[in-house]
Amino acid sequence: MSSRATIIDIAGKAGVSKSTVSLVLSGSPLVKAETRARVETAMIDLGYVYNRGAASLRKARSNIVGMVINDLLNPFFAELAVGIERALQGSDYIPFIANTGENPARQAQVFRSMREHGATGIIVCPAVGTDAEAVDEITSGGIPVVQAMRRVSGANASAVIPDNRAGGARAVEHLVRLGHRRFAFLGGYARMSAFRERSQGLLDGLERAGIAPGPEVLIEAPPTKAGGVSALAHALALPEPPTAVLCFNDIVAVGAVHALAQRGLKAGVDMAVIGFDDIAEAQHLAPALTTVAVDTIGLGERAAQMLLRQIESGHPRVETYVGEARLIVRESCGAARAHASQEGVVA
Amino acid sequence: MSSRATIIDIAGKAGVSKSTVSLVLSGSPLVKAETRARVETAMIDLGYVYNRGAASLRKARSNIVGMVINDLLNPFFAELAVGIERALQGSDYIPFIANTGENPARQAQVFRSMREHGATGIIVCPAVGTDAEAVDEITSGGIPVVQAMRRVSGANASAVIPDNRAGGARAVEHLVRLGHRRFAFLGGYARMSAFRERSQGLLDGLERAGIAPGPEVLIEAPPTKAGGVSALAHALALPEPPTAVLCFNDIVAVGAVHALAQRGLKAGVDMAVIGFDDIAEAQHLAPALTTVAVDTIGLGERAAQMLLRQIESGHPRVETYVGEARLIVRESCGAARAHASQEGVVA
DNA sequence: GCAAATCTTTGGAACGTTCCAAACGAGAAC
DNA sequence: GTTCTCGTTTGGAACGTTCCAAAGATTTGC
Repeated sequence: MSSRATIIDIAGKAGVSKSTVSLVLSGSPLVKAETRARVETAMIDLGYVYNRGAASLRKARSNIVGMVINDLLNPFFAELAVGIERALQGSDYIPFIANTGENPARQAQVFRSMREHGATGIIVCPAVGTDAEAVDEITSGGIPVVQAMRRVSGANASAVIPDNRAGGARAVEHLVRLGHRRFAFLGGYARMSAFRERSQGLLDGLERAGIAPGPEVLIEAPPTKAGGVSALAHALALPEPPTAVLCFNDIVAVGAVHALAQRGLKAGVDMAVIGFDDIAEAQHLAPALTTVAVDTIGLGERAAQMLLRQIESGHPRVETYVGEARLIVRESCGAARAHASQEGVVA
Repeated sequence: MSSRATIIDIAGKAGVSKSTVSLVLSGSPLVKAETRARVETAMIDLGYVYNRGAASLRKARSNIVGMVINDLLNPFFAELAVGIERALQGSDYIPFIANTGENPARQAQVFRSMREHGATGIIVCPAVGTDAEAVDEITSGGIPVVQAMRRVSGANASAVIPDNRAGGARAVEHLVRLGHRRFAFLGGYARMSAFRERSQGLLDGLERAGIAPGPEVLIEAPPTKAGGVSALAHALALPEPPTAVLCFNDIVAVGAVHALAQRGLKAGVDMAVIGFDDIAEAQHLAPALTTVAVDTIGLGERAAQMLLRQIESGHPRVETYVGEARLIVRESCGAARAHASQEGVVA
């Protein structure tokens, strides 16, 4: 009871050699059905649990794949994690999730731990401020890595990301059609890859519409609700405040909407607000949030598949998958109101 | 490069024996400072990574603690997970999270995997439908288990849970003070421990107020937004519809509010709605959700501490911690409106 | 009935670590 | 000079598994 039963214990109980037990364990067709049955009942009787540590010591490969997530409290990343996990069901690998809380030091710790446990592959949503070396160290150790949603610039690893830039442009296009001319991009930091891509999308959209961006289009702030509140305050304080804002993500948008409400203003009426990510609750907010959907779950599955492929094919090539970003028009951009005064709008 | 460097490789490079390297690894004070330094640079040079599988093979104890969570997409449980993880920082243990998606079969798989990897302890938010045996099998294998937020009835394991019953009663008390007489409890299933406790709290509250519960107070439904929508529809279709509803959790409450809105009704005006859990976005909903807060993060930390204590003390006793449940009055219960017509209300 | 062919089963050597008992080196004490 | 002691270091035997070569059964062919 105190110390676990080993393969040798079952061998004894079943009257065979440990090699045979091992064969049974690995589902080998070599062993006779009757023997297999005897061994299996012995395993149940003794409450045998497989010792993967010992096994991978010999095999030099475990069945762990690590998922290193920057922020599980952000439903966006939680959805991603679940998408990944779902795609890993049925494979021989079992995913262990670790949360880094956007802290590179913690992330380094987690990376180390996963390597120490012999992880076969790692999917990572890198924490802000991750340096390329932290990632390369893993890949050069022979462990395939897939970055999801974010990428560390300079890192030599595969990635699965949404087309942030096109998504941003699409949002602006829509706003321009609704008649807006003064814009701002709220929240996030320039050192986040998603910030650069999404805001660049906004600039692309402006350029295409022949609108010169104001002096302070990009307003950096924490990618949180509080960040959204402060960024919106900042925007309103500008000499020429924007009439429409594209937010770094939905959480920031929630903050922006909140900040408007505090001032007696309403998103979709007094200011157009568009988010990014399309988290599940975006549609339950009031007003329902117009946002750029990135197919979070789908990207998660894609990342898992990519990782599995890289694991199978001994020597993985670095590849990148860019998923589509679609604008989901709801209420917070004022499309409903505009709808009455202008003609119908299709995203 | 291909195969990892071992303790013996560094021993060779540093000109010492493998035993000495092992000593350095474990931070023993026996080894001379100079030797330690030589070994350490050798480790860096060779890019050594510790092989925990091999180590725990000898030591029979790994540093993994497992967190088995029923639904990471529910922000409530995500918060719990993060609370736990936070409390585990700084300890020698590293937490691996797995999501069961409320699926007992999947959960069994995860349990097995964690035992196979030699987890030192497990914190579990049991999936609905978990049987006591699934939990007992682990504890009787000598691995301490702490249940969090939910408990499997009959299972012989410690638990950290909120005082659901008192919380439910407190919510009803408040609603009664606002003048409500007809109630319903929406969402969840009677086989969930939290459902039984929370709805019992509602019944307690009614009894204390001398109100006889109607024939269909408890309306079961999935503990999801969709469940909230359908449960509310069911409630409205009753011959004598309730004027106030207590929801199984905040997600259900979101569904209920949504369902009201679809009918042109407003929570807090046409019907009082109270949620449970106080997830982060409860305060950003419109109307802001009145709810019973259970100090999610705090309970998570508590669970982690309890587990660590059980791990340290060789043979763990089964203990239960019950945390406080506080009513947070916001808008969805109509307190604001009542405030104008009646006297001030304190929860 | 015997050799060949086919199924099954098996001992023993790894794998990378920890731990123990024992050895070593250098002063200290005699 | 010998013996003790103390501070360091070290070989070798585990730990529970997999894998290999080879041995034992059993069947087949003649």
